[in-house]
Parts: sequence; structure tokens; C-alpha cells
Amino acid sequence: MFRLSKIADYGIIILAHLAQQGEDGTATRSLAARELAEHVDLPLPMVSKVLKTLTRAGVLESHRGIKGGYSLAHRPEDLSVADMITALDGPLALTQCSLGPTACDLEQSCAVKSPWLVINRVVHDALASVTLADITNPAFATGHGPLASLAGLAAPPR
Amino acid sequence: MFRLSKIADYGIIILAHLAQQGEDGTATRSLAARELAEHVDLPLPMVSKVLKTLTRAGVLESHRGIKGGYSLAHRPEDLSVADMITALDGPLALTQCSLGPTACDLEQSCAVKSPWLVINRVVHDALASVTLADITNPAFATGHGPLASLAGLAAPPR
DNA sequence: TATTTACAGCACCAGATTGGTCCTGTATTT
DNA sequence: AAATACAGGACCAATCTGGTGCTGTAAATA
Repeated sequence: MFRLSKIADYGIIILAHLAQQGEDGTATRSLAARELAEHVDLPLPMVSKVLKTLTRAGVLESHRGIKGGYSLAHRPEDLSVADMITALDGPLALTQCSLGPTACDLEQSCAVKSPWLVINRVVHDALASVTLADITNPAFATGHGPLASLAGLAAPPR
Repeated sequence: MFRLSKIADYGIIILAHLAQQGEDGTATRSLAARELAEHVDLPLPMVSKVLKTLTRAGVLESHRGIKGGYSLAHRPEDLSVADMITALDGPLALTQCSLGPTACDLEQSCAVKSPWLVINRVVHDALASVTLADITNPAFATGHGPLASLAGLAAPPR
């Protein structure tokens, strides 16, 4: 169905929550997996898995021991949706051949490899143009603000 | 991994082949499943399945009996990549909530529903901006021609 | 230093999805 | 009527996904 995995879905919800927490004065405080799980209302083991994956990918920083937890490794405006999906779901490749040469064994006879590389790029750029900061910005979703045009909100829906 | 299904992958290869066949004088001729399977070098049962799906979705027209086969139901420039993927993989919805209200049971507590609707639209528009005619146009893939800017080919890769 | 807390890194499992094949039926042409 | 080719399923093996649990290790506190 061309959908995101739940892992990525949950991950972005969690990251959005972390970004919003950082907006008030408590920016440096890190949130424990248990706290996050309660806040976003998802099972702890799942949240924990997502957090570990994000940490390994360098999106989050972890702190062990008492008062440990997770915090963003970068500023929300420096983390794109493409980055988040890549960290959680692996490389953003619509087709096998987008992963690189020799990745697809049909390569010789396939007439549409080059077009796919272009399409893949179109999608990647679309996802790279939206950041975590945008997601947590109410103006983004309502269609006001400078980013609205990106989503074609200025034009009538077809 | 955020990739297309094989069905959609094969389908687009097949559609590209059909579009290219139509470019010369034999536009009205329909190709049989067996012929197509040989041309694109894929197993016949698989090709047959894809063709049936595309026909049910209204992308192809089928003709039975001797001299039967499949032909495009629309002009290549009127069929977008988004259309093809939708026909083969179902609705283009990155997240559950993009399918419509009441589709996601987390809806109440979820803080990122609105952003996802926007992101979904960004991706959809990106895929809707490329047509079957583009795919079969050599200038598209090489980065020349009017469509190159769409894919950011004018800008240096990062 | 002992204890507690919380992350790290697996392995693991059930169920859903996918890729792929095959069989029976029906329409069309000759 | 016979041959061809699509229609619509059922069907299956293999993989992937969502989700859980366990053992180990690092940090803080007393």
C-alpha cells in the first residue's frame, strides 16, 4: 500500500514529542523511555525499541543510569522527515536499483532504471524539505506560514 | 525500507514498454500477455497478474480471443506515476490516518496527524508530477528538457 | 562499594503481507 | 466447434513486521 512502517510512524510521533518538550525552558532535560511511552500512549517495549534505533542512527543521544534518558542530538530544524525515515526504515529507495549499481539483477534489460532514479530523487527531496521543526509548528499544518506552498495548499485540491 | 512493491515495480516497467510500442505507427495494436512477458523478461504468470490488476483499475483495456491482448486506456501523458502506483498498490497513504478519518485509532492522542496529511500530500504531488510519457522520454532521465528542474537536477547534489 | 535505575543489544515469536503459481471459466475470432 | 487469450480466484511458501523479553553494562547516589 506504499505506507510507512509502524516503527517509522511511532518514531516520528516520539521525535515530535521530544521537540515540543524542548521548546520551553527545559531544553536540556532528557526524557526516559518510560516517560515517553506514557506521554505518547504507546507500549513501553515498542517505544524502547524505537529509541534505541534512533540512538544508533545518531538522531538521539542517550544517557544511562539514574536520571538517564534520551534527548535530540540535533536541532529540530536540522532534522528532516527524510532523515527520520532513513534512520528508522533504512535507505529511502523506491526500487531496488535506487540502492546503487549491482543492486538489481534486471538491470541489463530494464528500460526504466534512469527514470526511477529521478523519481526517487523527487520523492526524497519532497521529504527532505520538511523538518521536525515544521511538524511541531502549528502554522505548518493549518496551511499558513511560508511552508504551506510546498504542499500545494495554495492551489485548490484536484 | 520504504520501497515499492514488486507488483508496482513490474507494472510500471510493463506500462513503459506498452507506451514505447505505441510511439511508432502501431499505436492501436494490443500486446498479448505472453508477448509482453517475453519483451520485459519476466515470468508470464506474474505479468498476467499485473495486467489483470491494471485492467480492473481502468489503466489498461483488454481484448479477448485470438488476436486479443492489452493496450493503454489513456494517453501516456495523462497517466501519472501516482496513478500507476495507486492502481497497483492501492491508495497512496504513508500513514493510516492519511486514508481518512476514523482510519487510525490513535487519532485522539496523536499530535502529528495534521503534519502527516501535509507530508502525504507533498509526496503525492511529487509522484503526480511525473507521467508515463516522461518515463519513456530519454530527455527526462538525462536531466535535459523542461522536466529536469522538477527533480532538482539543476542544483548540485548534496 | 553496593544498589538502583535505565539504556544496549540481542534473540525470539506469531501473524500479516508479498511474490509467485495454477486452475477453472468465459469471451472472441476463424 | 475449436483454438486462443483474458477474468477471477484460490492457493502456498517465504519473508517481513509488529511486538515482547531477557541478559548485560553504564551512571548516579548513598
